[in-house]
Amino acid sequence: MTAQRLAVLHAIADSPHIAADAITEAARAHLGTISRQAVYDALGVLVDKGIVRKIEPAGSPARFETRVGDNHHHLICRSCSQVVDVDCATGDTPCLTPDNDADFVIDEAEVVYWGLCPACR
Amino acid sequence: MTAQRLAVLHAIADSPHIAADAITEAARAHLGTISRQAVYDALGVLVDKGIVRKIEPAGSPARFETRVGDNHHHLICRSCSQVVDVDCATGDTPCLTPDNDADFVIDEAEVVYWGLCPACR
DNA sequence: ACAAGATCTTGACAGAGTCCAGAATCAGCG
DNA sequence: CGCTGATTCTGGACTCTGTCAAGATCTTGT
Repeated sequence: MTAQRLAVLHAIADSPHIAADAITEAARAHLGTISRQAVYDALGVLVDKGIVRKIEPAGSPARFETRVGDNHHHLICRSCSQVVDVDCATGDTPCLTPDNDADFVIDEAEVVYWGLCPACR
Repeated sequence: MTAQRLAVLHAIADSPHIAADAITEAARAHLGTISRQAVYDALGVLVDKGIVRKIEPAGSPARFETRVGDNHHHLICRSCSQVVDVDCATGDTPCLTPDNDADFVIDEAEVVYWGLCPACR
């Protein structure tokens, strides 16, 4: 656990669904300076350890959040890319068993709701 | 409907879930030459008209398919990025109504199953 | 045939992320 | 305390997708 990693983790905890770019800025506010590589490296470690979750919505940079392990989903605004957490509507692991799994070993079902947020319509 | 657009459409129809890159190659095989921009333009028009669907899996370039309007979902291999169609398991529009919609106007629920394909495990 | 408008080509550009080599830091050990 | 090896950080170059812009070319109605 290095200072850089902690700064990255705090940046994410402070503002969920933050993008890598903004994480770098926030971390710099804490540390004074940090390289982009260190941020990506820290993110890689944190994601790897399951401490943060990475989401990659189509058409916008990757975002990170500390809320993990509770199988929630996301609601994304098509206009401003704002992301909102949504609890799973149908129990713990919704739709995790498709009709035909094509012999895949499935480990996650990701649900994304697309729409317009109150501010954008 | 120009020759370029038809070539792009055929490329997609021939191999579903094809990436833009591969579409360009396939179209060149038909036409001899086509610019990258023309491919992107044709894709934009086709997607706009609802003739093809664009999917953008995290960590791989956008892919396109001609199967539209039947609300099916995708199964993606984490290792080789292979994409397989999956029919919707729970009726026509599964989970399209999350518990808490945060006042968004939702127009689409996208479901992606992540796992490993038979060849990759 | 011709003007108007759409479409295609070429080339430069931008955003996000990754790779790499070297410097700095840290933990363990003699 | 000083050495050694292993991580980690830095800075910069680079790749990959995709987009923008300007000019050339084709289509189409009249």
